[in-house]
Amino acid sequence: MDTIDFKALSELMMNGRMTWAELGSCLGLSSPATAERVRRLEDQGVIKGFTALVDHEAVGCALTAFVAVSLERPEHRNRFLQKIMEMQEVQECHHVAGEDDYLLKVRCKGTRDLERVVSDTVKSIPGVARTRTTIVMSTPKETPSPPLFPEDIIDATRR
Amino acid sequence: MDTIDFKALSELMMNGRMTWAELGSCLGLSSPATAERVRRLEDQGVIKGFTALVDHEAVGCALTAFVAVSLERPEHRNRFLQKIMEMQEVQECHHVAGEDDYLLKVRCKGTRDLERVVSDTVKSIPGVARTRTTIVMSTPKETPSPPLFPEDIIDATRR
DNA sequence: CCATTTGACGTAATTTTTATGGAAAGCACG
DNA sequence: CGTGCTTTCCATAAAAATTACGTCAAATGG
Repeated sequence: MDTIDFKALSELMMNGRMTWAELGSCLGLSSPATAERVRRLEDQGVIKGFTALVDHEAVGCALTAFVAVSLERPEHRNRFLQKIMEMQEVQECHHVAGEDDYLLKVRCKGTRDLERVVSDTVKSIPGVARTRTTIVMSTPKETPSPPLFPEDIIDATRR
Repeated sequence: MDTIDFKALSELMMNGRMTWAELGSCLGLSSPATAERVRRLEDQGVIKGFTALVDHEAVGCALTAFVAVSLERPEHRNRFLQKIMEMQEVQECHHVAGEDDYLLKVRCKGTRDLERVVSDTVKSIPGVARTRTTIVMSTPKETPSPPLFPEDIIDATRR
């Protein structure tokens, strides 16, 4: 991981379908060298994949909510996670420190679906003690990729 | 938006760099027709863009946290949002209903950075009354794109 | 009911991009 | 100073994207 890889990530985060030639000229490399670097980043798992960013409202997913979940006992974890993985509407599942055990980001069509997801599905999972749902009214900012700190990466290289 | 567009979204969510020919064969279309459809989805804003999914840990962003923010008065909103937009570490900012006003998803290198972001930066924004930070220990699930409900889309077409 | 228009698609030709193989430059190591 | 390894570039062949153009079907309008 050097500065060039970094710039590559940054560019590919902004436009994941740019050609290697385009990216190469940003990087000061030829297209084969660029393709090779990106392939390596994928192999290393730095790049987990490429995806289209879909507007959730445009596909009828108008409602976003955060659902905090408390589990009765740790034994229920695996079963809980397994269920969560199967649920399309759960976009994120974080194991958190603090009052609750898990924080879910749920996206669905509307309140009716939310009711189904939270009251029926989540609460029916064995071990779920309680849930606390927070409705999202608007989302002024949402970026899928982590911030990039080039300076740190240079340091990381020096390891 | 018809069933084909839907399948296209679904495929492009899984692999954002697939060729139009590949996608076309999934869709039963030729590559020009495929490219045209995808271009239209972009124009309509259904596809907001294409991006590389970067592993945050691989780039030194090891810490994820949710920060709930309460604002004193609504007048502070614009200034607050403006500041939030400038902060790389804030990956998401949701305006929420309930006890708090905003819920931020923050990603940074470690606790030291979190301290800087929350205690120094966020709390120094005028109007921020209080914050409540929840540390993420692990993230079993995280998908950037919304769930797709083909059946609803077919209905939408019938409008 | 038929002619015309419009939109979407496929095929083929052209251009661009990617993949591949081979050679040279840089670098660590002995 | 040479050896082996890595990374790069260049050239060429293969593949993909783009463009142009003709066809078809559904919608439009007389």
